[in-house]
Parts: sequence; structure tokens; C-alpha cells
Amino acid sequence: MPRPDRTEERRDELLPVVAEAFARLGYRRATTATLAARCGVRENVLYRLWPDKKAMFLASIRHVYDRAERIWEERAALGPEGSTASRLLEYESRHLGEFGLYRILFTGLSETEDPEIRAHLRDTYRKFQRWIKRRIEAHDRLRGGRPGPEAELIAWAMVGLGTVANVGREIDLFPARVRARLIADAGRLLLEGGAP
Amino acid sequence: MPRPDRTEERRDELLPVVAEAFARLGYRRATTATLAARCGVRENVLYRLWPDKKAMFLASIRHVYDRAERIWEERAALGPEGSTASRLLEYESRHLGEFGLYRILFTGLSETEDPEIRAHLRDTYRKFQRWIKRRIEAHDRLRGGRPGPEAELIAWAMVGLGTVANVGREIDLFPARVRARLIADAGRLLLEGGAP
DNA sequence: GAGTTATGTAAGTATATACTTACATTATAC
DNA sequence: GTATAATGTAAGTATATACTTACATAACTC
Repeated sequence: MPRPDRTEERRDELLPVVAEAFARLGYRRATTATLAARCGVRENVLYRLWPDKKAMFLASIRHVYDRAERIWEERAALGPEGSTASRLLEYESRHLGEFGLYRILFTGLSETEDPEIRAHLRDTYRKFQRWIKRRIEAHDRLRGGRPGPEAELIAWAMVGLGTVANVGREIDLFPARVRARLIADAGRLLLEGGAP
Repeated sequence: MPRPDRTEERRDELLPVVAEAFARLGYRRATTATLAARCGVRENVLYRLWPDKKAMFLASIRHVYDRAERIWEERAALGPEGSTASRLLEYESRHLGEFGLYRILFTGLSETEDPEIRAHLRDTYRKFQRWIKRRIEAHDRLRGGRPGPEAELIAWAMVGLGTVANVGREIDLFPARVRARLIADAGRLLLEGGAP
């Protein structure tokens, strides 16, 4: 009898490394050679786990999103539901984008001509926004109706806020202090709709 | 005597085409071959106008930003100073990112390991934010103090709003109607600080 | 231990891509 | 018209990159 197939486990081991490389380098610059090197294996090992580079990238996006969401869920569970939204804002203002979610979504945006990548990005952005939206709605239910645009739009604006904050960190647009206030203050304005 | 040097004029003729290609395809996918083809010339003609591909890209960023700013200035000049900010919001909600500014900045973000590109992106984002900030301040002066975060932060949040709106258009995250409301409603909330 | 298949190693291939070179052609000043 | 340098054409080069193939080795079941 042959030795057992550990393909599944091997994928789970290597995917975080691959995802990190994609997030750091971007889709194009993360060559299969560098991916393999970072994993400490040869290229063909990766090709036994995924059919091609694109599949590695799509799996990476999924992985990074799932991990980020898991962390948020954990943070959310730490306090009462109604304050989840503001606590996450506070949390994000400190640990901004440390899961590489923004980064990997960004690099994907240069590949939007590929329909599969495009569809995958769309799904992920939508999941992201829906997650935020649900927290805003919970916040509204407990705090009373929020004046101003509905949660749908505010959630998208929050995605934008996180995005610019991450770009800012990426290329040193502003000091960390400004970044934290950006998330916290502008975020609160969006969340509370200008109410005191 | 030799024929006169038209290098300068040639650059001005080809730069819009090159910039468009970079904005559409991204830095990596815009190969020198495609750039030349779109310009209707051979590659070496481009290399006589710019030392390398990176220089073409940097010039393109400059070009796209300058053109976008010129358009905004024209729109701004159409009405009283204090309402410039809201009029531009309204304008942007309609003609969103038609100058490719967001697009070309985005593609550049995958190349931030190159110090020159990084510095150039930083400069451009800052110019962009400062321009918006000045309009917000003018708006504040005429409408009376705005409650909430200072113009500095709001201007960055606006950049984020524009960014997410453009990403949304790029990969069909939401229908055009939602996009317009996103810019208009969330934009107004940021601008007015929740005041009626 | 033998048979079987997963796993690792090393090298190879076809293509794409940034950039160059050699040379013919053209437009201008005199 | 002619000298001169700019401009256009065509091909070439060195390298990088996604993906493959051939083969040795290791681990598991019986």
C-alpha cells in the first residue's frame, strides 16, 4: 500500500506563506520561483497542490479574508453587540490591516481583466462590506436610528476609509497618529451620522 | 544644418496615449510592446523619449494628475467659492474617475517597493488630498465652522470615498445609482459633519 | 521486507519582456 | 543640392517567468 495522501495538510501549511508573499509583493512580482523559495520547496511542489499560479492567488485571497474575519469575530465577541462597531473601529485604528487583506485585494485590482480574479475580488469585497454593514445595523438597533445615509452606504464608506488608511501606511502618506485619528474620528462620524 | 528637435512635442503627443495604457492595464501588464503599439510607433521611439519604462510611468502619473486637477479647477471656477466642495461632490458622483487618476495610482501601489515610484505616488496622493482640503476649508469659512474632525482628516476620508467608489465601478461592486449616492450622501455627511 | 505511491530534487522548455543596435529615410539650414 | 542630425524600421539580446519532465528517495500497508 502506498503512503497516505497529505496533499490537503500540505496546502494548509503552505497557503499562509503563499498568501503572505502575494500580499507583500503583489500578483505579478510574486513569481512562482519566489513563492516556492519562501515555502522552502521547489516550484513543482506548489504545482502539485494547485493547478496554476492563479489558483494559488485565489486561494490566498480566500485565506486572508477568512483569517481577518475570524479575528474580527473574536474581537466582536469581547463586548456587547451594540458597541461592536465602535470597538472594531478602535481596534482597527491600532492594528490596521495587519492581516494583509487590503494589500492582497489591492494587488488583485491590477488583474481585473481576468474574469475569475475579478469575480473573486467582487465576492470578497462584498462579503467584507456585508460584514461591516451588519455591525452598523446592530449598532443602530441599540443606539436608536442613525441620521444620514443608510448602513449600506456607510459600510462602503468604511471600506474606503480602511483602504485609504492602508494606502497611507503603505507609502507613508501621514504619521501613525493621523492614521489612527482618521479611522477613529472619521469612522465615528460615519457611524454616528453626526449625532453627539 | 540638421532638422529641428521635436522631442518635446513628441512626448506631449504620446504621453496621453501611454498614460491611458498604464491606467487601463496597470504597470506590469502595460508592456513596452503594447505601449508602442498603442502609440503607433516602435519601441525604440519611446526609448528615445524616456530613458526607461519607469520614467514613462512616472510621467504618466504626473500627466493624469495634472489633467484631473485642471478639470476640477474649471468646475470649481463655475460657481461661488464656498459651494465648490459640494458642487465637486455632485460632479464626481456623475463623472467618477473619468481621468483615470484612481486607476493609475492603484496600479502603482503594486510597485511600492521601488523607491522612486513610491515617492511619486506619495507626492501625488498628498497633492490630491491638499487640493480637497483647501476646498473643504473654503467651504467651512463660508458656512461657519464644521463640527467633527478637522479638514485634514475629512480630506483623506474623501480620498477613500473616491477610491472605494472607483474600485466599485471597476469590478461592479454595486450599481451606478448606489455609487452616485455613495459619493453624494456619504460625501455630504463628511463635508457637513452631520449638521443639517 | 516488498510493493506502491507520495514527495523531493534538478534540470529543462517555450515564451514574454525590457531594452539595444544597425541601418535606411527624412526634413531642415545653408 | 548637400551636409547633418532627427526620425522611422526591423531585427536582435539577455533575462525572467510560468510551467513541465525525469528521476531518485521516502514512507506507508500488508
